[in-house]
Amino acid sequence: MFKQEIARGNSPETRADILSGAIGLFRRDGFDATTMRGVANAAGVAIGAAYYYFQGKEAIVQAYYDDVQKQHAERVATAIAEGRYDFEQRLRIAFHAKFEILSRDRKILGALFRYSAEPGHPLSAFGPATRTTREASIQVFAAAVGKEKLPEDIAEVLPTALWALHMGILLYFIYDESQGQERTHKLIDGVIRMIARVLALARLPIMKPLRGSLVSLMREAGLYPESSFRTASVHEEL
Amino acid sequence: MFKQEIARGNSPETRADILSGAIGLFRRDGFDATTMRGVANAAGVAIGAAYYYFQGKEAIVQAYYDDVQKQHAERVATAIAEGRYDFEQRLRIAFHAKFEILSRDRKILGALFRYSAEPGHPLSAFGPATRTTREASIQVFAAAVGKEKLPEDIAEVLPTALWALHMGILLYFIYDESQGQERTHKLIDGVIRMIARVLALARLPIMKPLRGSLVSLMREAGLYPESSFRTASVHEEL
DNA sequence: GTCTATACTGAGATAGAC
DNA sequence: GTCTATCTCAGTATAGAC
Repeated sequence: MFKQEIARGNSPETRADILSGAIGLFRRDGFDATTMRGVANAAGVAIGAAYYYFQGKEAIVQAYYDDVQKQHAERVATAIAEGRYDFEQRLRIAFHAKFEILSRDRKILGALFRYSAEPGHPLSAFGPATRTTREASIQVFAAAVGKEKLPEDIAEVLPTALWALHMGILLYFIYDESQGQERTHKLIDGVIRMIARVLALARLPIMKPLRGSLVSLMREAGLYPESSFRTASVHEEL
Repeated sequence: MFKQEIARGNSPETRADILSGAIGLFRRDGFDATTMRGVANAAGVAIGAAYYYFQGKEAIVQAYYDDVQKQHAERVATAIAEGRYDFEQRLRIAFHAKFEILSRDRKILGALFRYSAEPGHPLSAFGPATRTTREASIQVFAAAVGKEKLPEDIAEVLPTALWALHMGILLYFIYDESQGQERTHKLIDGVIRMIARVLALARLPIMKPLRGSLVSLMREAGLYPESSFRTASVHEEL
């Protein structure tokens, strides 16, 4: 249904030129207004070269997002390595860091969601083709959770749940026109406060059955672990 | 940024021909593979006529979805009018009905989400341009909740929360390749069971502060009432 | 294998004639 | 209200330079 050949290209400089040129144009003109011809032009190469390195415009955004993920992982790993933050602080760091990295690029992100609801598309954010990226992102949240003492069933689903939450907040962030997206950052603080309180509640033995239902519900739905929709769907090509 | 004139068109038959022809093609070939030329052809009119009635391909999907909403509202209203269902049953009816209506059209829905993350786009599912449709949908869930005795703060946010939940399940549904999407329907039953149990818990007086935090969090974030992102963003043109 | 130059195709969208 | 002609542009194909 969708073409899926891997784009070739092995000159890191050219690739980087095309990528950074494209990001610049995306930032300035937005995703839709940017053309592959413009991208090639900005990078000082021919159109053919741009397509030689990237399957298309969306693939460039994907490459940009992969880089964002990498930065995110590094920032969170560094902070955690310091070892002086408690659970709630680590979650806050993980969330705020992601949105700080993305702060200049809200307008670009729309393109990333564009194929989210098309399972077979190579760029669908929830699809099999982006599974590696997605799992890496879930791992960042797992790292933030760390070895925090939690009921085992909760500990198992929490990273995936946090990742899903962060996707939701990403959507909020895109729509958030407040100065410096302070509303998003306030929302994050509030939500994490709530999570901590709910988790404290969930620890109580009376809550065991409810917790059990939640976890088995997620399991039956194939919503976790990371391999999100692997069991839920037929798209296992990758 | 995006064109936004309302498409004219005053011959209901022609409009209906184009719409139903397009749905047929969408179902058979998928959204992307369907061309406006094909749509016009199937309806026995020229391309220009198709564009006279609809701003573009996505606008046709939107019209289809408006129709889905209408069917949904009717089905839920009818069921509720019977007056013989309890709270949980009414919620189940509201959710299952929506996905039954959409059962043949999972492949079409991807297109509906395509601009969800682009606030200014006339078809963004969370944007100002689709607010009327969205509020109508929230009203359906409000009707299902009905006059159920609930803490007032919860009652206030519940319809919006249910609508948001249903959007998430819609995404799950699109990826759900199980026979007749039984996994989605099972997920709905499980989730509603959980909601009922959590609401029962929430009624307890000890839970008042937690409830209060949740509601004020949603309020500060501008996440409710229906006018979802109205206060959160600057996009108030509509 | 990396890249340029150029031309072609298909399809979304629009203008203007009728 | 509808049609025909046309425009634009993403994406592809190809041939060849290095």
